[in-house]
This record gives sequence, structure tokens and C-alpha cells, in this order.
Amino acid sequence: MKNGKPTIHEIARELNLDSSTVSRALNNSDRVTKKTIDRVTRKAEEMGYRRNLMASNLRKKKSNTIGVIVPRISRYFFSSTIAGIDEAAFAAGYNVIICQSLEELEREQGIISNLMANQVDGVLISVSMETKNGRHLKQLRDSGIPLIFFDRHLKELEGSGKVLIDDEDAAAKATGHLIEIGCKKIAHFTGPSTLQIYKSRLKGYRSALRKYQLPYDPDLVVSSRLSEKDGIMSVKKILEKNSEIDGIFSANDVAAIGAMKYLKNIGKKIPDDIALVGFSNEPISEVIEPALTTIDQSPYEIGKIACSLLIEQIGNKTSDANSRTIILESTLLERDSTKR
Amino acid sequence: MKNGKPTIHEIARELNLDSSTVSRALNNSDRVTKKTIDRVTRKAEEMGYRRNLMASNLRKKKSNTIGVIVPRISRYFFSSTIAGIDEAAFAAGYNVIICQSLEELEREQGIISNLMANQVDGVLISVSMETKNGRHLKQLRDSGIPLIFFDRHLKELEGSGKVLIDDEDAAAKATGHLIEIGCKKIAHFTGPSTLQIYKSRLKGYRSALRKYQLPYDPDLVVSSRLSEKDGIMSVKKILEKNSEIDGIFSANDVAAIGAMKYLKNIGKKIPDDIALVGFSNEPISEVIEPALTTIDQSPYEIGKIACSLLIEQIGNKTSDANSRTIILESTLLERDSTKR
DNA sequence: TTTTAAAATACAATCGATTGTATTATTGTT
DNA sequence: AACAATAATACAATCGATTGTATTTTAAAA
Repeated sequence: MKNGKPTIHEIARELNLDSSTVSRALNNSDRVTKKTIDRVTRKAEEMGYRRNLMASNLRKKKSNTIGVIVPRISRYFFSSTIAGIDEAAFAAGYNVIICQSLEELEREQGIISNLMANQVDGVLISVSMETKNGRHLKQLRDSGIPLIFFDRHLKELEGSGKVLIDDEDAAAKATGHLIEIGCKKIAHFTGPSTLQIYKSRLKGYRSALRKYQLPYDPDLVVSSRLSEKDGIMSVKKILEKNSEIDGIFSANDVAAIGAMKYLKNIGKKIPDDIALVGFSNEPISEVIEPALTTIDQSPYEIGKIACSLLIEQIGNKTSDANSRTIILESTLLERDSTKR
Repeated sequence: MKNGKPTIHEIARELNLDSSTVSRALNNSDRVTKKTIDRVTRKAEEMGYRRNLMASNLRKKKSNTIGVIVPRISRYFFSSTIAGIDEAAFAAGYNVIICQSLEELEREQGIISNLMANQVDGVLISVSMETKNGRHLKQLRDSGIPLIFFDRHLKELEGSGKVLIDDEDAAAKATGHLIEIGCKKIAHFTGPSTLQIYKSRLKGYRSALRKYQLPYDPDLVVSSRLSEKDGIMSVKKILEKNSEIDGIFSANDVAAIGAMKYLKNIGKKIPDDIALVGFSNEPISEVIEPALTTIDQSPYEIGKIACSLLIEQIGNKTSDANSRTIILESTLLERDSTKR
């Protein structure tokens, strides 16, 4: 009362009840009469009572909170995923703590450590570009906290659920599309090979070449962290030795857009001289001229499903379905950067 | 031990110490010898001990967490603000819970309620478009939780810190710029007048007209929620009666871009027929053609400063500086949509 | 009306860490 | 060596809610 923050004990005193009864009443337990439930809820309302979740969670050994780790919220793909996660979590009564690794392993480790201290009930992660081995993630799982990957996952971490798209297939679609519009010499921008998604996209690129009987030339594949600057650097590097390329498939939109800007600057015509395909469907891809052909991953769905899967797993710890991998559909969005 | 989650009591037992000593040791209290601190930390490490923040926070009556409420994380302005908030919070050892109101008052109220139950130490908010009176926010403050607004604030809620830009001045700069490049009849897209920022931007628009002795015509001001679709609707609506407008100042980029797309579609030349200025510097504004002139608000800074201010306020509750308003600089970025 | 079963409520321990107070151990002083 | 002064550690209560068990109250049955 002194603090302006009434507890169940204050309510109990006011009503001449025991705090345990008040607690049960507030939780609609059937061990309490309707009448007392009414009295208690009314009084609680009147006193402006709010359950102290810290106390409640401590006792219940459950935080009702899930942690989400993404490289960077300002990436549209991730913020959309988060929107989906939020939706599913909200509906199930969970809180969400959102954290950014900023592509740094050290930060990611710190975050994991912090989430553990906060006793989160589960974690959703799309790993940073620096994440190689999953030591910190194993530690998390070992302490009994369910973990689900979405998009950027680690192959070695088995026994964790994953929500992905078929990157290899999507990449093959993208590359195949370039070939079908007539490209003969297609470059590929890839990311750190520690991340499965980039390995898969490269694999898809290669399998499309194979399918259409085009040669695979390692010099046409440039690895980077796929920032806009990296896109510029990559295309520069390729043009030095292979000025006759006529298509680029980039493993993300941002790098593709960097390349596009550079190519426009040096007077190349897109798509006629060089056609371009990105990956992820960032909103600027639709707006840039020419609009960038890309792969849409339905991030909102990914988030929603990943979160539901996690919540399911939090429910039945014993479940053997914990290592389930869900593959979602992706779509090739054909836009002007490949319209010949 | 049984649970794989050692507590200070387990450590104490192992070392024949009292849990209070262990607690103090882990907190580097000077009431404990260096030697025991060493012994304890070593043992804690060995046993894989992690402090249970729920218990700790419950006892300390402090969650070390701040809540952040934004309309939508996927807006670049907000995700950048969050990045700034994150930075400041991380440095000060605070956790951040990020919540989206999705522009709905009801959700905003629910979030506030939830944050209170979670005993957050403070809240940063940029209110939804539906937020009119600040009943739920007052309730928060009344329960002693410091509240700071950034960007979208409520004028009526005095006694809360605010971190803003000078919207009126920025709007006047934007409108003045249109006039200086020769626009004579300038439309304005505004948002809900419940939000101070939109009132201020409208005010700035009017003051620029006055300064350059142009008439103010209420028919040229359209209010909406400033989505991309709203931008299209707004420009359509204006053109019906006032087909001779030669400039538009939109209170955000998204609506400006909607208008731009529509205008390009119907064959209007930008900036020659109609010049356009937006507000917020969303990334697509730079990429669209013609690139959109806009106001940059340095969102990262806003977030960082707002968070620092909040943390300061959490520190000295007694402070009289609680109603401080900080105004940050904004910049007009002149781009092709106003380059005649 | 008494007895008994069932319903409603009270008691008390607990979650894990923190902290004011009390006790024991150590050091230095004369 | 005895004593005070201080350092180091132990004891015990506490934060607020939950929950298993015990007790009381109520309702139903005999």
C-alpha cells in the first residue's frame, strides 16, 4: 500500500482472506467460489492491482518470454519475420525479447548468455555472418531451452527445429530464369560459406548451370558479406577479368542493388547488357529502376510458423519432433531487371 | 543440482559457505575476501552457474528492462531508432523489450499493461495514430514508471520527457524549398491531428506559405493515415478539384512515394509538373526515381538520446528535469524530386 | 439432528537472490 | 598475552506469487 503497488497480500487483508485464496481467485481456480472470485477481482480492480510477473514467473520457473535474435532489425526481411513472430507470440500469451547481433559473433554470444539469465522459455535465431560453430547455441540447448532456427541456420546443430525455404531450389529457379532469358555467362554473389543458406544458394546456382549445360566457372563466384558496398566491389572485381558477363544472381537484394547502381553508373544497360536477380524481396527492390527480379520468402509466414513451432516445443519438452525442419514455399518475382 | 541449474545455494554447499556470502562474492562485494571471491567465481564457472535474473530482480524490485513501443518495426525510421535505443541500453546494462502497436490503440493499451506487469523500469514510446488521450500512459506514469516520448508524442502529457525534432521548422524548410524552386500551389498531406507532429508539420507548411506570401487553401490539405495507398488517394482527391498544383509536401515519405507512383503513371513529370517533398528519409526515397527530397531526422541519434534520457530518469526518480524536451537537428535532403 | 462427503479456504513452504544484522575470525596494539 | 578494532562470514527475513497439504465450512445424506 505504501508503494502504490498492491500485492495479493493487501487484497487478502482487505477481504479477510488468505493470499493463497486470492491468488487462486485471480487465476480462476475452481477451488474458489464464484462469489469470492468476484469479490477478489472487483477489489483487485478497485485497488489497481497488477500481478507481479517476476514473482509469478520465479515461482512457476517459466518466464513466458521467448528470445529472438536477428542480425539486424532494420533489414526488412527480419523486421517482417519479427512481425510474424510477434503475432504468434502475442496470440499465445508470450512476450518477445528482440535482440540484434549486428552480424557479430561476440554480441550473439553475449545475447545468448543474457537470454539464459533471463530464463527465456525458448529462442528463435537467424545467426550472424560470423557464426561458425554453434558452441554458444549448444550451451543454450544443453540447459534445456528449446531453440529454433529460421532462415540462417547451422547445419551441424541437429536436433533443433528449423524453418526455412528451399534455398537451393529457389536459387536454381533464379539462375534458370536468367538462362532462359538468354544469359550465357552468369556471375554469382555469395555470402560466408559457414552459413548453410549461402552454400545452398550456390549449389542451386550450379545445378541450374548444369541443367542447362553451361560451364561452371569459379572465377564468376564472389564471396562477401553482401552489403551494398560489397555488391559494388564484387561486380567491379568480376568485370576486371570477365567483362563479358551478361547476368548476375546475387544471394541477397542489397548486394544486387549495389551492383545495379554501379553498373548504371558505368553506363551498362540493365537488363540488356547485364540482367540481375536478387534474393529476399526487400522493398527497395520493387522501387529501384529497373525493378529488381528477386525471390520472395514470405518472411511474415516464416516468423509466424517458427514461433508456433517453438511454442509447441516449449509445451512438450519430451517431444521427439524437436528436430523438425519446415520448408516453406518461395516465389520468383520477375521484374524489369530481367525483362528483355 | 537435479535440474542442471545450480543456484547460489548449491555453490555455497560445495564450498561450505553461506549463500549470502556467495551472493556477495558474485557481486564483488568488499565484504568478502578476494580469496573467497576467487574460490566462488571459479566454482560458479565450474558448475556452470548463471544468476537467475527473475529472482534477483524480484528482490531488487528492478527489472533492468525498458519497454519500447513503436507503431511498426518494419518502418526504417523506427527500426533505426530502435538500433539507437539498443545501443544505449546495452551500454548501460539494460534489456529492451520491443513492442509494436501496429497503429492500434487497443494494442497499445495491452502492451502498456503487459509492460507494467513485467515491472519494466521505464518506457519509451512513439504513439500510434489512434492514440488520442493518454489515459493508459498516465496510468503508467502514476505507477511510478518513467516515460519518454520520441517523435510521435502527445502534447497533453506534460511531465514526461520528449525527444523530438523541430517539426514545424523542418516542415517550413521543406515547404520553403518547394516555393524557392518556383512552386506556386503546394498541396500538403497530413496525418491525424491527434498527433502533435502532424499539427506541427501543418503549422510549418502554413508559416512558410505566409512567409512567402502565398495563400493558404484548406482544400489543398488532405488528412489520412499516410500509407502508400493513402498517398495515392490523397493526390487523386486533390487533382479532381485542383489539377494545377505544382508541388506536394507530404508529412511522410511513404505517402509521398504513393503519390509519386500515381503521378508517374498518369504521365505527370516530376519535378517539372509537380515537385515532391517527403518526410523521414526512408531508404526507398533515395532509390526511387526521381529520388525523393525529404527531411532526415537522424533516427539513430533520437533513439540513443531518448534512451539515455530515460536511463537518467530511472536513476534519479526525484529529478525535476523529468519533463525535459530535447529538440534535435533535422536536415533537408534536396534530391531529384525537387531539382528543376 | 447427527454424520459424512465435498467444497472452500487457510497454512506454510517454496522459487533464487539480496541485504540488514549478528556472530565469529583475524589482525594489530600495548 | 590480552584486548580492542576490524574484517570476514553466517543467520534470517524478504521480494510477491504459487501450490501441496491441512483445516474449516457448507451442503447433502441418513
